[in-house]
Amino acid sequence: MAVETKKYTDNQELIAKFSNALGHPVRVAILQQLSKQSCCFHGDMAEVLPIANSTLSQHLKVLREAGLIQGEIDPPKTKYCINKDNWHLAKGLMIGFFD
Amino acid sequence: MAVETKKYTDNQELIAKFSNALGHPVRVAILQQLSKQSCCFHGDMAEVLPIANSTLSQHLKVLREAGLIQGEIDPPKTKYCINKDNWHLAKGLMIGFFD
DNA sequence: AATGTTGTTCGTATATTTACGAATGAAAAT
DNA sequence: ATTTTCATTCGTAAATATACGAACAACATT
Repeated sequence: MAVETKKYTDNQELIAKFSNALGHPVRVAILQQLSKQSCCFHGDMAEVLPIANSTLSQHLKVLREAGLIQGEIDPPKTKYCINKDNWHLAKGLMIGFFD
Repeated sequence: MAVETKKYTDNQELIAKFSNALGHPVRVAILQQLSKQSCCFHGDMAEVLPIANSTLSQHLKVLREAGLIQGEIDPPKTKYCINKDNWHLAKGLMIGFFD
């Protein structure tokens, strides 16, 4: 019946979740690229970033699971975009956090 | 002779470093408390937060090493404050990052 | 049907993170 | 001098993160 007491506020959990996603420079680089242009293909990022293809997939998954990006298959490529709703949510939370 | 090529920009590294420090809800809680009032004692935080004393010390160390807080011994207690310079730096970086 | 392109997932190794209690250190109070 | 208070560091365990190449899946092209 879930008698668990919540240890942290939703606000704290969300800030931590989004921050965590930004906690690796390659993910910062990915998001900077995606927010500059509207979308980007996996392959194009893979050419530029100093990591293996499979590692890029992992980082994209982290960003997807944090809700900051969304991917769609656009055969034969995979296209990633910023998830604007959550991007704005994150922005608002971070601005609120830093005052 | 350090022939290493830098993989990421200073901006990306810094954003990742600060974000990393914000990547755990208890550290978000600590910083929210510290930014609300000017300073806070370890002991007062330990009473409120749902973690062991030694774990709190570790988290405070993470925040210190990220440059977001600074501690000083105020016998018999330890007092922590926001590092305002880096706080503002982080704020600026995050605002720039999110546009 | 066989091949090629694109990306993900799997398997694995290594490093880091998170957590706790025990031990320690440093300073104050008795 | 001994004890108490406060916080850090140590030792350890378990979980998560990061990285890579190999294997795989999906789809297009030949």
